[in-house]
Amino acid sequence: MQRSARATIKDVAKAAGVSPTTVSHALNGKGVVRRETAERIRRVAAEVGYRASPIAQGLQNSKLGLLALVIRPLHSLDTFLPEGVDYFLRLAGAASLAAMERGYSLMLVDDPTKPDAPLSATAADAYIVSEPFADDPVLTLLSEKRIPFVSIGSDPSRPGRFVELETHDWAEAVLVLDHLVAAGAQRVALLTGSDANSWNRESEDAYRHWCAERGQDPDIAAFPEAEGERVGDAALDRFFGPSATAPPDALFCLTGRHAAGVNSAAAARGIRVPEDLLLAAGSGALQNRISHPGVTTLDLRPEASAQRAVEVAVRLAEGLPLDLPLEVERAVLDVRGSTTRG
Amino acid sequence: MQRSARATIKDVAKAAGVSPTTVSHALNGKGVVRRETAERIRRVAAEVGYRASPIAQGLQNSKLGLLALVIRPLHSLDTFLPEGVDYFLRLAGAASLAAMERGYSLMLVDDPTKPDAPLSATAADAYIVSEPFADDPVLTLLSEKRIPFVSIGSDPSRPGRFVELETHDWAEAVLVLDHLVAAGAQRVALLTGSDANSWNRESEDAYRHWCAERGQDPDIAAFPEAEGERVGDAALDRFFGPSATAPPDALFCLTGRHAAGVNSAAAARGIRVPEDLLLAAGSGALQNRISHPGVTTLDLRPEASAQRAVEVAVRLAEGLPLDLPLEVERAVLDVRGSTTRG
DNA sequence: CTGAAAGCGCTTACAG
DNA sequence: CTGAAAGCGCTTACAG
Repeated sequence: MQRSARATIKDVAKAAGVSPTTVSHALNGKGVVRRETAERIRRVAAEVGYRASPIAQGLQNSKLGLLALVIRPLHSLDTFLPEGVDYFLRLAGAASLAAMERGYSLMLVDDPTKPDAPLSATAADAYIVSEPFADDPVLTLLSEKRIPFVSIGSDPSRPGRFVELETHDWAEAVLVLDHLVAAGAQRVALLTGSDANSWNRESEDAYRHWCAERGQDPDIAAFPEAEGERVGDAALDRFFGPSATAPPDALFCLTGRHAAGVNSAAAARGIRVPEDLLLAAGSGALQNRISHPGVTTLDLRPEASAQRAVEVAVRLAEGLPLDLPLEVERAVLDVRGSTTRG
Repeated sequence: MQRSARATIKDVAKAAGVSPTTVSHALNGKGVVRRETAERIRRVAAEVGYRASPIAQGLQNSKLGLLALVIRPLHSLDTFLPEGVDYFLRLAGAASLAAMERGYSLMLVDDPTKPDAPLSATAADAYIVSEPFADDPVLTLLSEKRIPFVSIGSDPSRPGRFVELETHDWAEAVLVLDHLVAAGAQRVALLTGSDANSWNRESEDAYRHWCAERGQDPDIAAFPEAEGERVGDAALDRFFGPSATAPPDALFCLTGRHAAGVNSAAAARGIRVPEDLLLAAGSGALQNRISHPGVTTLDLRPEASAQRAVEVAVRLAEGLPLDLPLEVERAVLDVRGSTTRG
């Protein structure tokens, strides 16, 4: 029968008839140990299946060299795959590379506030939290445990309270809205998500403000992010159904998947994009690029945000001053067929 | 002046005039502590900037709940971004999610054999190594430290020696080659990479064998993976230049970026794809999908490999038996314009 | 060349 | 309600 517990350095010492000190020396090539002794120790260690505990080894240094990335909207999505939402995949990939370049590893962590979260979920030297929710418990937990963190986008109910990378949601929404008008829109509606994050909030606020300035009535519908492309028909019913007064001739969808759903649902019911309906998305993905017509999207440059976030996280982990601009790059508008008439 | 070392539980205890035990109780809500004492302790802890060391806390449990992914070819690439090689990004994303579902975090780790690798680089409960090189030092290190690991693809010089997920490189190469012939190819050349991994090795072996069976001379060129799209002209010179005898009418590129480079270089010099040259790639990405013409590629299904690898890694970490098929899903051929004549 | 002892920063019975 | 003591699995001066 196997012993269920892992063999420790003591077990090896006992089995080899030496002291733990000597085992440590032999296995790590430190100190001076007679060749034969060292060899015997290595053999015994292999026999009992000994593996040094990195945790115990780390106790003296007390620094793991580990960053964590928590992508809050992940659980509002039913997939993490590239076709759906490549923003987060690009963010995670770029963050991992940036961490490596600075001598850190980066892990993707599930909600660390879960009661059964693994130890690793709270073991990182610093955290990056992407798009926190309102009153986000993750931020609360990290802050209570005094674990350093930086968020990308702010907690909408506690803006400026923690270290955060400022995004340009408002300006970016206006960029899209103005583009739609330049493309010929008379009446722009907004399709937002149901997550309570700063992206949705700010964009909606910007839209309302923009409408007020133009003297247009805001026309807003919210659908869950998790519904993805499936919202297409419901959204069209909402905006063009019998109960709809004054249907829009342009639609700004905050998520790429919603836009993709609208795009294909429109085709199915004979609403021509862009002739009858101009369509733009706030955060696009591959599918918006290869659809017919292609959908105009914002490229939020997750790679740049990731780099900056990692830079900040490393400085926090090392107790260095944050003398850098705490903001992300501005998004770029990728204009495609859905807003290009004639 | 700030004390450079982090405050410990002792510091808090001293400052609050209590014992470390009481601090531990108060901060973790364990045991029984008078309200006021607990509050004072929390206040003092905040003042001195105390944060419990997750490493010390983990000593008793001795399990981090952490998986590591090492993508070996990462350093042969000059970018990790989706346009270049989305295989690894998809692999990493899917592996992270699969890990979360099983209560683990997953970190992307740089070469753990580097002398200045952070502690985290060797602290995972189990490792996944994607596409190891020949005599890969990472596998050697993990095996010596008795850290459990599974590789996706085998170490070409030590196949079957460790726990590995079998890939179907050979069969997949034949799938592409036969497809090229079915699409009208008479003479198929191979453009491989310079990394010594099983993907390149197996595919080349399969190609040679396939040629032998058909009585064709193998025509092979190798270019570094890191060159990416830039190999286009050099590759065409190699196959169609003055020194080339019997130019091919079809080219199988093992990497998508090489294929993309060939595709655009061919257009530039008036070689028509697919009319003059049939083109297929072994591992494609977005760019092969949206180029003109689109390039026929193998979809290696990294999501499925990731899931399986995580499953195996978790079992290894927990000491469970490996009663599952140790292989990845077969790739699917995405046929596009580059191999569709007329 | 080898090992007893102290210590890394916590937690957890257990005694008071 | 509070704390002394032992222990988690290692490493590292230091003494022999």
